[in-house]
Amino acid sequence: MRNLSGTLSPMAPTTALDHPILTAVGLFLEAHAGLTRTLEHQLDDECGLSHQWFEVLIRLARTPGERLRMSDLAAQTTLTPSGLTRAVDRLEAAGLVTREACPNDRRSAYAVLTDDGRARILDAVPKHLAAVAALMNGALSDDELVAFERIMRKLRDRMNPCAAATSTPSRG
Amino acid sequence: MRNLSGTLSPMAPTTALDHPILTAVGLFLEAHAGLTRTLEHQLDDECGLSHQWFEVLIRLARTPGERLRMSDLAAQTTLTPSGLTRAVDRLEAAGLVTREACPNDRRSAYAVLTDDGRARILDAVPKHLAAVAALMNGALSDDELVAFERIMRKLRDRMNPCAAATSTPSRG
DNA sequence: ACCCATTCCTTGCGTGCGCAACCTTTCCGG
DNA sequence: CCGGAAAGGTTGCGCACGCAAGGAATGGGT
Repeated sequence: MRNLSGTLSPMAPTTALDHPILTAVGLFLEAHAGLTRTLEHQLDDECGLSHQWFEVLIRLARTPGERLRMSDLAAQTTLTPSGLTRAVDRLEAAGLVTREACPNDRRSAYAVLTDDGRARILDAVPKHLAAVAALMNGALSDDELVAFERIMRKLRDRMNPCAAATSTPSRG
Repeated sequence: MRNLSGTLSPMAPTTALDHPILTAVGLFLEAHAGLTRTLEHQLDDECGLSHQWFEVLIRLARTPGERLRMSDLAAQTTLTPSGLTRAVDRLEAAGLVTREACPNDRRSAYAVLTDDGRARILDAVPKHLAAVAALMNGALSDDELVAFERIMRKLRDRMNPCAAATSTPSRG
């Protein structure tokens, strides 16, 4: 339990401006910014997809019927409902997804992958994967890579509990 | 070296849609989104600061003369030069920072913390720290916390090498 | 049968960002 | 001393997001 109170003493009276936990969070944010910046450019250059599009498409592609309710998609993509509406608008205009009515609940709408959308994401994934691999390769040891996923999963579950239930269907 | 090529075999021909590395990256992104969402709200509610403002102010406060060149600030805050210009515009309008000319190089401009700015960030840090601690507390073990910082530092250095030189002055 | 709370999605509005283009200043080679 | 390249910073433009409000549909209580 001296996790945050002992090791990181939250009430250093002098100045906590360089408190370890702030450093850790700062590093996290910088790593994220660098990663997304790089991946965004890679995806745009090689596949003509924004990272947001990629996230939506791959989640649809992973789902059995290649369809997902708007709100479920929103929960998984770290987008608000309104943001997702706009994103799906653009994806629909680009012909990569379609909206379909939900038979049981006429409030809901499905976002469904089109043939073009499937082709697009299946083409993009290997390229993206290679780019991520190139970016990460050598940065972490095997052990660290394992720890990374475990820690990220724990943090995700803590930070965004809604997504935990549906986001990683193929993994415990 | 079987980091990414062995363990994560980048060319599984079936479908790599749920490739471990994509899962890891996805978790990373979700964790980040949840964290920033929470912290953004906390900072806004309790301190009336956006996270971006907080980042700028704390970095200025950490610096010896409480001043930093615009471009250095941009490199540290994961903002582009243009984004930083706008941010400093708003901070200046709010009276929290001032622009000051650089005596040596008339192209450069310093962003300098004002008294109000210093008071604001010194008030915000403990609250923010407490919120982060509450959010993280119990999510990770001591070992994981240590690993987290080490991994994040490595990733940051890999993803955003420019920031590594100046971002954490008080730490190796 | 009715009504009210809730859920799901969509729009109006404002905000903040990145990119590319621009101007100024500095640097460096000739 | 001069001229082009590079660095530092600022703007025009467009885009994407979140919030709050709105409209349609569902469910539960009476």
